[in-house]
Amino acid sequence: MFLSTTINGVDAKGRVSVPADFRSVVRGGVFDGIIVWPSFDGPYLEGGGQALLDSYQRLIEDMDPYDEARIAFERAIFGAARPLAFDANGRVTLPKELIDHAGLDGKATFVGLGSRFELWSPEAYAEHQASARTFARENKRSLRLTPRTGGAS
Amino acid sequence: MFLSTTINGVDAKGRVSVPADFRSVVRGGVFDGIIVWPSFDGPYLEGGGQALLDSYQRLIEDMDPYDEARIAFERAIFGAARPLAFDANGRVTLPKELIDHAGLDGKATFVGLGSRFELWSPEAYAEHQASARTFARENKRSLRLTPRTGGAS
DNA sequence: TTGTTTCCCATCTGATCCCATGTTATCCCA
DNA sequence: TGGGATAACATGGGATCAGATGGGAAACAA
Repeated sequence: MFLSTTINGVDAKGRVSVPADFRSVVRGGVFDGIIVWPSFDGPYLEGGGQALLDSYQRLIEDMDPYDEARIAFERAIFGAARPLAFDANGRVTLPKELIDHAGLDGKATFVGLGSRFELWSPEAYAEHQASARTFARENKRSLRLTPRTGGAS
Repeated sequence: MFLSTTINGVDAKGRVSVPADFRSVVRGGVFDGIIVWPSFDGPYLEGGGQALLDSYQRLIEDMDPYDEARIAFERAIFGAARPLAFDANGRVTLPKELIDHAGLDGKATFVGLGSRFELWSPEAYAEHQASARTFARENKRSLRLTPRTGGAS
C-alpha cells in the first residue's frame, strides 16, 4: 500500500529517487519499476505498479469497444503512460514531458494514496493538501470513516 | 481492541514506547508496527494497525474514482499516514511533522478508542477531555447509546 | 563527432539496530 | 500478608547500515 508523502530531489538528468517504501510495494512484479502518466485532472502525475495498470485494464475491458469514454481513457492513461525502470539505486528518470506537465523544478513530492500514488511539485501540492484537508474536515460527517463492523485486529 | 489512556515519553530522537497493550493488538499482522497520521480535525494524531487502513481503503474504494470527496480523503489520510515500525523494544520514531502537528514536547498521551487510537500532547488532551465531558453532559439526551447494527465486539 | 542516455561508483545523512540501565508491576515464598 | 526476587516494560546513548544524491565513464543514437 502506497502511504505517506515524501519530497525527493530531481537532478539535472531528470533522475529522482523513488521512496524505498514505494519500491517495496511494486517489488516482485514482472516489471521492476513504476508506471507514470500525466493526470488529465491537473498539473501532476499519477503512477503505480504493473498491478495497478492491470486493474485499470480490467475495468476498461468491461466497457464497449467504441465507447467514447473507453477510447478517451485508453488514450489518456495507456497512451501516455511511461514505464520507468529502477536503476541500481532505486531511481527512475522522468522524461521531459512528464517533468513539464507537473512543473517539476528540482524537487518532486510523492504522495501515496493506497493503491496508487501521485507526483507533484512541492509548491503545488502544499496548496492542494491544504484544501483537501479543509474539504475532508467539512465533509467528515458525510463519510463514514469509522467502520461499523470492523474490529481492530 | 485499543483501550485506556497512557502517557509515555518522547525522547530527543522522536522515539516513543507504544503501550504494550496497544502492541499486542496489532501483533501478527503483515506489518509489525502502527500507522499514524495527523487528524484533519485538530492538533492530535490518529492511528491504528494495518487492518484499520485496509478497512478505510475498502470504504473509499466504494466511492467513484474521481469523486472530489474521495480524493480529498485519500490525500488527507493515505497521503499523510506514516507506517511506523516497532524497534526491538516496542518503540516507534515519530517524524518531526507529526510531532509538530500534535505539539508534542517530551510527552505523548495514547488514547485507546476501540478500533483506533489517538495521540495527544498531555496538556491538549486534558483540555479536550474537559470540554468533551461538558459536551457529553449537555447533550446526553441526544446520545443514542444502543448500537444499531451490532457492537464492536 | 556530438549529444543523450544508461550504468557504475563515491559520499553523506539520517534512520534503524543493538546494548545497557532504570523502574514498575507481578509472582512466589516465608 | 509482607517482603524479596523476577520478569516485563520503559528509556537513553552509541554504532552500524540503508537510502538519497552527485558526478563521471561507457554505451548508444543522431
